[in-house]
Amino acid sequence: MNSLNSDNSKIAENKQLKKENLLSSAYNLFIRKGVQFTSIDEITENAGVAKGTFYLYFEDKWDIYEKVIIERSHLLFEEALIYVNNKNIKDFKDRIINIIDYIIESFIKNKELLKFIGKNLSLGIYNKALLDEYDNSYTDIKEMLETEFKEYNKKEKYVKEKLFMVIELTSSTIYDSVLNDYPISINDYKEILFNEIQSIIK
Amino acid sequence: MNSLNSDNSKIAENKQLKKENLLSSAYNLFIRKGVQFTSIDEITENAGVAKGTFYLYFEDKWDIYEKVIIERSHLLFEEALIYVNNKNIKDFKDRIINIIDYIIESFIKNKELLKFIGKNLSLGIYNKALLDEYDNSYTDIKEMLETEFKEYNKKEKYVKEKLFMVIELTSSTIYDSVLNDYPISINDYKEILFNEIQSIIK
Amino acid sequence: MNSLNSDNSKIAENKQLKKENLLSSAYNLFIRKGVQFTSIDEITENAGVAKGTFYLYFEDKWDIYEKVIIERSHLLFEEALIYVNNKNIKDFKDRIINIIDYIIESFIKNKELLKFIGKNLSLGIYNKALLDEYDNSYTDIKEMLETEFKEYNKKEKYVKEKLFMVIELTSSTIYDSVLNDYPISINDYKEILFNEIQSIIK
Amino acid sequence: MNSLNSDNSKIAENKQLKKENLLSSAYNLFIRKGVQFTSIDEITENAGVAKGTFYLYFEDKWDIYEKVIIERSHLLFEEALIYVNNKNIKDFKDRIINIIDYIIESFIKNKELLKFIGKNLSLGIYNKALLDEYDNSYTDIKEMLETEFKEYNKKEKYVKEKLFMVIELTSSTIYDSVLNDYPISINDYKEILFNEIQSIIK
DNA sequence: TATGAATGAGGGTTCATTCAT
DNA sequence: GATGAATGAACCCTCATTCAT
Repeated sequence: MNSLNSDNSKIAENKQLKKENLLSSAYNLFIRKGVQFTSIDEITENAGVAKGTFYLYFEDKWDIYEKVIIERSHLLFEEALIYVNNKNIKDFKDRIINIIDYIIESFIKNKELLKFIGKNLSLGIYNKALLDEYDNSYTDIKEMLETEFKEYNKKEKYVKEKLFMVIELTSSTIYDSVLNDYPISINDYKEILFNEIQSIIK
Repeated sequence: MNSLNSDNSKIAENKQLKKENLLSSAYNLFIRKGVQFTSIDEITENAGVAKGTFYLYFEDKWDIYEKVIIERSHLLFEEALIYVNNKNIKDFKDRIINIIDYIIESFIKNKELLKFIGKNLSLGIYNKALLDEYDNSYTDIKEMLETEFKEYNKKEKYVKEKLFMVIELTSSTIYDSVLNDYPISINDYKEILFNEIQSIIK
Repeated sequence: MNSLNSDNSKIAENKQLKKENLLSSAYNLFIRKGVQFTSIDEITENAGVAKGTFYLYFEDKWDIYEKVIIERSHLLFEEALIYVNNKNIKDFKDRIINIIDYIIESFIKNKELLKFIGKNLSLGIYNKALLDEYDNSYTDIKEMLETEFKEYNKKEKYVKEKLFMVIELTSSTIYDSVLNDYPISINDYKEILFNEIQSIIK
Repeated sequence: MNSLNSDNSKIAENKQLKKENLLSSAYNLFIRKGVQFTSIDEITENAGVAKGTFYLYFEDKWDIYEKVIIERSHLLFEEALIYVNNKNIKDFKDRIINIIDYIIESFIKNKELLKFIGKNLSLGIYNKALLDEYDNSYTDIKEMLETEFKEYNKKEKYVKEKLFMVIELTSSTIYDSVLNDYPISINDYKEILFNEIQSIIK
């Protein structure tokens, strides 16, 4: 019985590994060549599994695409959170600004990542992940930020909505600024953006 | 000489017609089936021209896709401008709010259009260059709005940038609200958004 | 273990069969219609495999074209060798003359083959490398003839080169003679050619 | 009447010019990209004429291909002849060797030309040109060489044939030697080749 | 004669998906 | 579960040729 259990867990582990290989293989190809020009063939070859194996873990390319987006956006927020915690920043307004700043700096360092996540860096996608029977470890960050916001500004009626606006405003406007210096360079733009964000969360 | 000219203009007219047929055929298919699932075959068949003719006017599917996006989002701004002019709205703040409102209402009526234009609404007034190769009748909406903005708030340093922010904030946030009622319904969201816009343009 | 091996070999056999089907299908079409006017569509249909299967075995039409040329010209030398061996011809000079004669007669009987192989006859024994990736049963005809040549004329410095000249002279000159009787009929030309060959190998 | 004549001759000149433009445009493209990958579109564009104009002067691509081959081979022989005449070489054997040498050196300097003319550098093609109602200025060289040969070796029965062999042997064997140093370098090969040629013409 | 816009058959190639092993 | 050979529909695109001007 015991050996059976350990066998089972070993198999489960192995499956998880295959899935993760596929996800990271897909991620690497997506940011290098774009989703459009990445084939499932390449994803499986890069992951070291057979072509047919892909279909044991994902529906099709758009399925894995969505999962990769969620995984990578989550990772970014997680890193940003660790960063502000390590810097021991307490004030919510400062925390938000620093989280955004961390994310912007990540994109500046990795422009391919920005191109890939593009205008999909949104808390909205977490919601979708939550609604699906998806790994619910992804909802923690969003709820944590909402709770912090509520404590910071107790009269604020539109906590969810304003947080959403902050993220959307950031991701949609930095896109052109970082990639094309348009309408102004990202460093100049930061000043305007951070002012707006403070104004939104009051 | 005269006959030559009229011959040439007749040919040029015919070419313009073919190009417009292709653009509107592509538009109809794109919003009905999505770009991904629209083939050039279908675009040409729908436009009533031969397959090869497509390549006389466009590089490939992504070329016409870009042109259609720009054309349609520009059209939206043009309609919105006519709307506020007809309503005889003079105050710049009110003009902007009403332009945005007109656009949002258009998207509510035509959700496929929103899905298609997506978060690229800004292309409509920021990429005029790409279109006027073949149609220089385009009024420069962007410059007109900037001028109005400057007159409205003479101390504003960041005219261009703030206008850009308004448009990006709008297109990125209404997307989820209109299509998924997330984070709140579009009607509730309008109140928040319009407040933000007023705050941005002061 | 055994069943696994037999499975594998069965699959390998099947693959080899598919490849051979494609090669012989291509050969038949090439000599009937010319390379230019043979489509991959036809090759696969004729071979009884799906269109996509072609690309599992060959790069493109020029890849299979090369392989077919080499295969067929090699085959010709192989047959010629069997012929002179069966006739029990020992003298090297006579062996060469008879090999060439056998090949010329084959071309007279099958002019389409001559048109196809054209002036590339030497590929049959000079490009073995390209073929034996997948079929190492090929005897090295070239080395065998060189050895015979060396024994026949021990003082000869240019064994390789003269053999090459014999083959090239043959294939380049008989082409017009067989197909167009130019500059004279092939039967008359043989006399001159064989004299030259004897003179070359001394 | 006069003005009509001069008009006519001007038109005829113009036509000849167009034809020559097309021929040289085709030549340049053929040696740069290969016949296979040169389109009539490119030929006409390069020649500065309209697409349809091509069909006023040539049947199709293979027609112009043949004409270009003939033109360029002829040019090569012509240059070689001028070269031996300038060097005032009288002995036929030396003249032939020097003609061949000149041609080989031309190919070494312009390997693209060798690839293009390939194994088609033949007097045989002149014959075809002669048989067609083609410009008969192309037959002079061949007949001149035959006459010289006859005078040099009055007993020779196979004048035409041996001249043919010399050209064919040369063009087929230098091809690999110049382009691939195979089976030996062209400089080493020259020695063997020239010996063979002397032996052929006695 | 000369043009070049228009054609559309047909080419090569890709690739998601299946299924026997 | 895992494989990867095989499939074949569907794709984009080229290009020789035509013909109204």
